Amino acid sequence: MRADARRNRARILDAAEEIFGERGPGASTEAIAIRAGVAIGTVFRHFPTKEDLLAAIMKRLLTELVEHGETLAADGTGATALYEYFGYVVERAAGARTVVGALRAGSEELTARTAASSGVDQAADDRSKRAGGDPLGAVGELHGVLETLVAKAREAGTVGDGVTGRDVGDLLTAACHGALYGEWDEERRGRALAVMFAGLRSAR
Amino acid sequence: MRADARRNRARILDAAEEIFGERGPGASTEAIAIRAGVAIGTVFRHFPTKEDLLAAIMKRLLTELVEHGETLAADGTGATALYEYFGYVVERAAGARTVVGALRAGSEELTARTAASSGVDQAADDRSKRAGGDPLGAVGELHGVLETLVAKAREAGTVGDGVTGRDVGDLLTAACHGALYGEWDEERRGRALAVMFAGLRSAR
DNA sequence: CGGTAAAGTGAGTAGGGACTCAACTTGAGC
DNA sequence: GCTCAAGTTGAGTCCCTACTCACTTTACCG
Repeated sequence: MRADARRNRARILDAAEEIFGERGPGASTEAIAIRAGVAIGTVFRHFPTKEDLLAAIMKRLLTELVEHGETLAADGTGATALYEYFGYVVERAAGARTVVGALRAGSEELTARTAASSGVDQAADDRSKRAGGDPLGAVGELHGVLETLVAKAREAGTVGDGVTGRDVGDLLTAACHGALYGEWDEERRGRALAVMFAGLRSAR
Repeated sequence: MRADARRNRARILDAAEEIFGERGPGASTEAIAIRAGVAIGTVFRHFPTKEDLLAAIMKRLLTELVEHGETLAADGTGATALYEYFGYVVERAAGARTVVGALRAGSEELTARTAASSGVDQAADDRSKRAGGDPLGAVGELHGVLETLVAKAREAGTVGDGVTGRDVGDLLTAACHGALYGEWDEERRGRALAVMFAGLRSAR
């Protein structure tokens, strides 16, 4: 890959993350091209469809989250790593709505048009799959990280016996959405997480 | 108002709730007209813009939620009414994504186009306000109901002392979004709520 | 029963956005 | 430097969707 191509690809990804973060996944591809300082044709050369672009951003973000989680699992103390990680992901999601938005409203909104025109009511699963719902298994990896962190917390006795990795994943989904769409400031986010953490510690 | 007008208005609202529920707020107004069995002009006669339609649905749903909450606050036992209500709202939101969707992605997606074309990055608050973010104070009323229920739960000792109505509202927002976009089945919803409830009971 | 204003109709308008492509530019291997 | 494939460009195409309006139909009042 030529140097300018690699540079432009990165610029487009950065711009897309910003623009989608500001305006949601309905933002126009042209706006992204302008922010990236390239022509619209260049965006489409790198990402043939808008969904490909969304999927690429998601993959990058999820990869980063997974890596951070693996670091925490390896280095941190098992007693608190789970909670640190939970807080980190929610904070990250609150800032970059694409983490959550791409995965969710993204695929929905973007395919609503297609679904409507074809006259078919497509299942939500179908939609998120087509939109790169789990690009290269990144979501699966994230769940793996959560399982590891839960196991460590259980050893340390800082999480209730009945709590599974999936439970934590579900709460995490909820918290990310809440932070994003409830427009929580730092204080509210802290209070909401405190309640969830209390629940995770005391759940039977 | 003429009888046929009243009937059509109700049909359009029902159809809109269904269609938006299935396809998200990006669904076309025409699809709603077809489902309602009226011409597209009729939809626009009753609701001059798409956002008016979204706001009308939201208002109807929120009003129903508030009424149910008031009934529970008056009739139920203070010890459990808060938790019953919380579960009820989440269940309702999981079924009718408009409760959540209209309030949130709705206004965002729909105005993304406008914002993009005007070149202005509008604040999210602005957006939700224009889209009828709080039609006739219904959201405020819902918070009032939560405050009442929390007060009763505190009397009964079934909620931690430090928990405020706003905290519960924030958790509720998170849970509704989680149920909707995490695609929780009944079991997962139950488990997630159980953890949140444990947290609410034990929060200092 | 008219009469009439309210309501309904749906083809048409305007505008935006995803995506294309033929002409042009440039990085890098020789 | 020269070459040329890889990369960029942006005006243009096509389609979709919110919204309009001149005309038709209908509820309801006396």
